[in-house]
Amino acid sequence: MGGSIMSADELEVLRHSAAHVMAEAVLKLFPDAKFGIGPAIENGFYYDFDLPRPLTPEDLEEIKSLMKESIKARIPFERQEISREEARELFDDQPYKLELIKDMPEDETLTVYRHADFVDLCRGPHVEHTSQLKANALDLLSIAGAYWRGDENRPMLQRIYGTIWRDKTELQAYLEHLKEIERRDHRRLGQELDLYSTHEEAGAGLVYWHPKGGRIRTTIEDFWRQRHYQSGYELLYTPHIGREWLWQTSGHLGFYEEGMYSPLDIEGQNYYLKPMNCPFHILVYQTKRRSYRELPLRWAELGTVYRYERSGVLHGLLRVRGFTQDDAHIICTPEQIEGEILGVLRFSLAIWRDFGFADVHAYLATRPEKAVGEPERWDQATEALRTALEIEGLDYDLDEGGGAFYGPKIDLKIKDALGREWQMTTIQFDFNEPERFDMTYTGADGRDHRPYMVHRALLGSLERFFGVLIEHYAGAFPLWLAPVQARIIPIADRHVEYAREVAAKLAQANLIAEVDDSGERMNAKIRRAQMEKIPYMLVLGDREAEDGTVSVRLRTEENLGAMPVDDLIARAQELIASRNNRDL
RNA sequence: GCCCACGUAGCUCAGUCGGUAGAGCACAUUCUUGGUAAGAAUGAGGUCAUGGGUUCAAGUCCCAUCGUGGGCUCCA
Repeated sequence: MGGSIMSADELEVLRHSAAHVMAEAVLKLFPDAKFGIGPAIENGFYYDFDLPRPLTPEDLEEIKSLMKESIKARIPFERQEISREEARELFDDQPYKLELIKDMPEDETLTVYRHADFVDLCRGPHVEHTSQLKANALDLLSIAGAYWRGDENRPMLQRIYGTIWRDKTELQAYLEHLKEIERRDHRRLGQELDLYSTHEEAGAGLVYWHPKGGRIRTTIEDFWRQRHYQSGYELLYTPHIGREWLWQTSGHLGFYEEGMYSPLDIEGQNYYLKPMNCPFHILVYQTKRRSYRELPLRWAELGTVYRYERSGVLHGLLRVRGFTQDDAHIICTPEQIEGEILGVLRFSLAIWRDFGFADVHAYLATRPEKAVGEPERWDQATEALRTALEIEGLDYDLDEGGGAFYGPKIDLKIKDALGREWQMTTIQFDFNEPERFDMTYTGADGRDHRPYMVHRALLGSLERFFGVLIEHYAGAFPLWLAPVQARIIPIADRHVEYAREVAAKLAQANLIAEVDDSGERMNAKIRRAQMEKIPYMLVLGDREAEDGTVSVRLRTEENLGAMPVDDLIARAQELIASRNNRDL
């Protein structure tokens, strides 16, 4: 956000101070308020309060004006070092603060910051006085519930989110950014563009893809399959349910049961809906004796899985209960590991580029305290991951001890058009399941060996990916992904016949085109196509019918004028073949 | 799951103090046949999320359930 007279740290100080000023205002309104914590966060700040009654939006307005008064009054912030004794006395009636004091290391010097009637246990630093905050660069955004210390067994506090910037212009830019996020919201666009729906009567978190969403998904899947076959993968199809034995053997009933739905009783046997595809792929592996000569095996599947998610976390396409993973399992020898990981990483990056996401950040998560598998295998696997990242020259953050108990992993986060990061790809070793299923292959030495197994989901889930894709392109999909590529607009009824000829020609060329033969005027037809974000609007009147041309309007509002139908087809086919994500 | 808010026509939303439900868009019909973002008229469309309660009377007040939104936690 913008240039700076103030460094990022200073902005953080500003925000942290704003949190204190907000607490001061809340204290005025609720003298009995108990205070949690109030940090600066990305783009703003919050403070958690324990209050005698729920806050309302009107309270927010009131708090904001109290804050503005405080800012105007130029009240100094005073820092003071105090002993633990003094602190305990000072925060006598503040149970949350007392808890924080108790948890501080003995040798830590405690500091408090005081301004007006509000004192807070706080490391600081703060601005010198409240007038260093700009009243017109401040806004309070929302009220939310938040557990004390994020623990659902502790009391729920009321959190107020606010934002403050260096000046009014920056605030306005940020608020505009928030509006842009709202405009691009995939739930809104999903409905407006008729892409998908969910149905409360039929169950939350379950997605229905409409014809246009279906078109896009088909394009994504076709491309995905083609790329996988080209890159040495084979595709599997496996069932949606499996007997209890399978999930006990895999260990999912032990470590993942809370994510699984209750079993179905089939002739007295328990069957579970699959939350993951891996055990099924392993069964395919186990159908015969495997030799090192046939490794590596790369098996992919668009596998639809069902996972229990708590009702409160469901969110459009981004967080659902049933979704299709673009899953794959790579089974290989220790010698092949490094090459395979590099291959997966390159493959993933290439596909992200094809979808128009060039900005990718990696996270390498290593062995946690509690883990299964031999340490040498962990080391080799982690090194393979690290080496691949380094060869590719990819920026990565190290998440020491952040791996799953069954293996280290690389996660890829992609950045969208608004600069937001989304975790999509995961490349994950599994030392658990090969062991549990006793997977083996015969090596060159004639002995049995345990293969390495790597799970990877590239796009993650098709639903989630679709949601991100919608927001990234704001619903204006690149030509190759657009569910309708051309809307043919006859000016008067007498042009409908020619319009149909053009449509047939485009269909022959594998372009998705529709004729708008409604009784509307041309302007209305254009408007409708424009709102549907259709790439090409082909306007046909007497002149075009006469010359065998189409008059091409792009959704960017650029008017290309009349051109022969074949020219348009050539242009479109070229853009589609190259998966051009920018031009039309 | 928890806290708060919300749920009225296909969509976006009005609906005052409890007194027989409204607009715009979309849809249908008719007229209009128009050259790059809305031609006009007419019409149809609602068990006010669901269930219960209070009341002479409930879209409106109360309770429960389901769902949605903003968060907390977790994750694809």
